[in-house]
Amino acid sequence: MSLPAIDLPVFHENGFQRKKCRITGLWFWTTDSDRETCGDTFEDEYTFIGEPLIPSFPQRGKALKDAMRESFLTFFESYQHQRVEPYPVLARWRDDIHLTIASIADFQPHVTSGQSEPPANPLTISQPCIRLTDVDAVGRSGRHLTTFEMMAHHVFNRPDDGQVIYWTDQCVRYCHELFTHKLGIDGNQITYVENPWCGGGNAGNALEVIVGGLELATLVFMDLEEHPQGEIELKGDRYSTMPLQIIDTGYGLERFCWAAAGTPTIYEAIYPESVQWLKELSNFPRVLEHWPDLQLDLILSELSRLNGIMNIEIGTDAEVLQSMILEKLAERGVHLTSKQYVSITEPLSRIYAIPDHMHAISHMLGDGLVPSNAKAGYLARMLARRVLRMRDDLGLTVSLRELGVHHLECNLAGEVQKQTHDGILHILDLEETRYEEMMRKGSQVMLTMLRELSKDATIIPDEILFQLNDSHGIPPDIAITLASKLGWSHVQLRTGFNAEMAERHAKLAKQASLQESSTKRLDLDGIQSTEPLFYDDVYCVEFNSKVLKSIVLESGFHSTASHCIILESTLFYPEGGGQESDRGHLTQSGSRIEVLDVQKQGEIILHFTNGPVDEHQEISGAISWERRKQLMDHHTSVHIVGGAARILLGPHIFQAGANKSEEMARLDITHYGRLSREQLDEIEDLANRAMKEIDETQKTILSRKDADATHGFDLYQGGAPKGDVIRVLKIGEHDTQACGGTHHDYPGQIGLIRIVRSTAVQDGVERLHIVAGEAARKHLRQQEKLLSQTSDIFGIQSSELPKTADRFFKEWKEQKKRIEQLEAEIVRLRTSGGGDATSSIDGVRCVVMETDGDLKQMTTMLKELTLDSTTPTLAILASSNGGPKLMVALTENSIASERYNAVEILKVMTPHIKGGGGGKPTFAQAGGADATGLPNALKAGKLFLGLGE
RNA sequence: GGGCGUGUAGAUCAGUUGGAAGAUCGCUACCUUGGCAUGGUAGAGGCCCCGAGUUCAAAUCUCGGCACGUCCA
Repeated sequence: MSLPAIDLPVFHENGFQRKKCRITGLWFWTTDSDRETCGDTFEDEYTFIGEPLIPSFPQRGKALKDAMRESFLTFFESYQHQRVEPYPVLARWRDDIHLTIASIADFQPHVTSGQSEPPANPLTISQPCIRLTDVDAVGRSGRHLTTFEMMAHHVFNRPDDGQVIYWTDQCVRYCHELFTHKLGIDGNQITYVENPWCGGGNAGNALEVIVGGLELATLVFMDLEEHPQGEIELKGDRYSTMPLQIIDTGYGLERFCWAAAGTPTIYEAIYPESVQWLKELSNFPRVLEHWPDLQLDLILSELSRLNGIMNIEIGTDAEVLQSMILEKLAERGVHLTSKQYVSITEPLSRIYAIPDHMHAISHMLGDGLVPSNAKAGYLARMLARRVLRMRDDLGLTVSLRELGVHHLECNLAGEVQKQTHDGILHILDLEETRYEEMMRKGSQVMLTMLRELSKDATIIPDEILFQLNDSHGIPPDIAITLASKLGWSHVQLRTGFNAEMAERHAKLAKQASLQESSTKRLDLDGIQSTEPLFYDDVYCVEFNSKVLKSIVLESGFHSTASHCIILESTLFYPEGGGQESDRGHLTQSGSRIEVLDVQKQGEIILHFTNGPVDEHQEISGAISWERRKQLMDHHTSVHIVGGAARILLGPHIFQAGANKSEEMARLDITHYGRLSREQLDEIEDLANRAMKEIDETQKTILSRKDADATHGFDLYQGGAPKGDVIRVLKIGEHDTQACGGTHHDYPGQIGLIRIVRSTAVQDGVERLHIVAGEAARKHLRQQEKLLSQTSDIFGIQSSELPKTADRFFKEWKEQKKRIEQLEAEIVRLRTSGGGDATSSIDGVRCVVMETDGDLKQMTTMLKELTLDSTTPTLAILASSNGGPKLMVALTENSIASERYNAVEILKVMTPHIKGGGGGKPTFAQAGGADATGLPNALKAGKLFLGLGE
């Protein structure tokens, strides 16, 4: 079964009729009896360019957006919708996406699953969103953006409970009234296209609202969820109805603005000052001076119209696309040469994309994001690098900071949420420095990689281009430009290379996603949730409960435990939130078993033990207080240190992960630079002050709705919690976050917090190693021991260590050098006077000697013997220092090296020491197992050379 | 989260099949000059990131760690 038609009274009352689109085959509603297409086809061109569809919005840019947004929100407020402030663009409350991609994303998954209450119902919102999927089309298509605001009205109905606020008909009524009455759009221009929507496990009927060839809104009536036996089939998946009925609408603010402005592209409607500024900076008007007859606005308008009706496949070859577009433009009476087309669209596409990208960057950094080489931080870096590249392509001399200053002033005046202006600009500076460094290193790497390539080459091998892109951050087109500058003037990018590279990346990503994690789970059907007792009183160590289940584990299921016990209630804290589990023991009728590990599966707490207990019987348990106290010391310290770091370093400090064990705690924080010991000391000082000054921690339990409303999304430092119950831990004004761990009621009980050191986890994330309480004292003792052991070796006070170690290291280096010189001197002395070791064959000095030096010393000696080209020398050295060794060297480029081959001579000798070796014709070395054979080896060598005994 | 890459002189980087540690700039001294720019000659400067392993032999190969870079989801 598929979805039924959307046949609503509102359509009939307003004179709409249902038709089937001649092109797409979709059903649509229209008041125009002559209309045959749904409005969103290749025949439906934009009608609003030059002829605004929405009257009475004379503003442009931010003012236009503000006015349009306000008129949307007030319209719905007048119909009892509550206005909800926009959520951050970083979706901190979700662990499946990094960025807020739609207004409904604010309410997923907890509200849309029915678990949590929405902040208001019905509600209206204008949510800034970022989508990077079409990032390549931004600036080129005339309409694509990475950052946009999705205006919406949302309703969450529970029909089973009789709670229905409104559904399809009323939804369309609001939409239609907004369009026709509030905004003054001609009703004849509007089509409502029936096109079911599905995504993320949900689905529903939907209407696309098309005006003037542009999709202005989508109305989704989400009441289906994926179900294998579902009765409704949509795009290959089966769905059944769910208890919740959700109205999910999306009205594109920027598109409304475009329709109101009627500009050739959307960018001129929403970023007019920036476009103008960048045009001036890049001297764009001069481009047009070459062709005074060209009408730029007409060209751009036609291009936008074309792009609006053309569905361009990703990966379409640029040249093919260009000739296609030129042909179509000609059909429309706009005649352009290929050169004119490129001269206009290449710079303009960048001028248009830069403000869009800056908008996304400003929003992301404004929300406290730190650029990085992984996760969401990478997305910000990627955008920043795109901007810098486009800036360079345009030949602009402004810095990223200046672009940022302009954007914040012009397009975001006073609307940055969390990060300070200075913070954003500082991060932009750092990103630009990094970009420059990358480009500089990239050119060096290219020079090395291309060394083998002939200067007449026309293509750079694929492997080199792949590696330049993936490992060094040099995209193929930049690689080509750089290569041309470096002397390979004929190289060009092979057609279709970019598409191939994308395919290759997609393949790798697919392979990676196939590697599934196999976490072992127990079958716990029918067992009730365990009641946690550890929250009520964190200082309680003993409890009584009843055994629900005692399971014998298969061997290998757990590394140390043999059994798994499930209780009605427990004091044992299971591993979670980065905190390790409690340990202790369970006692039943006099016999005692040890609890070795505690885990959570769903809402059931599993005690892993070294023995069984009787099911359905009473049991008493006790946790190890020493361990619990230490874990609480560490966990509470992590919060305090995190808060201190945020106060000292800035609002971008966010917890990226944490771990608390008995020995130590780790806290990963987002920050854009490495931390010095001085900074760590400051954080440590503040943390210790806070620990002492704050009397009591406040622990509250809130519903998600209330927690979000009271504390905002910085609450979710430890990741997105599941469920509707949020435990909030507040430590004075120092730190507030959602956390399910066990914490001290009185921070002062920790005693001492030490930040041992910091390491880098990835770019943009710094790991703080923390010890607290007893562990801090243990750590201190250990450090003292290390110091005293080391200073004992030197026989000095530990305070003298750095000085002494430095002296020893320096002296060691000096002595090493001296020994080398002395050894060379010895060799000179032993060889200069002739003697037994030296003889001569036809003008070649032959030195055969046994020494007691090691490998390094022997090479030094050989150097001394053979480097002087005026005395052609053949030298054979033997040594038994560190195993038998033989070396043969010849003076290079002399009669010695012409006559003899060091490797051949060596081969005669090595069998005597039971070894092997090799080298170059002028320098060979060998080692072996039998040192007693050395004299014989030397004899064999002499014999080979014809030297008598 | 996954993939790839880099760590060698004060700086920027080479180092081929595992077999003698290199270049350029900078530094020091001397020569050239009235002085400077410049030019010439010589010299100093290396725990080849750290730790294991393989090997007769490791800057080079393998594994682990540390530091850094980069692409993708």
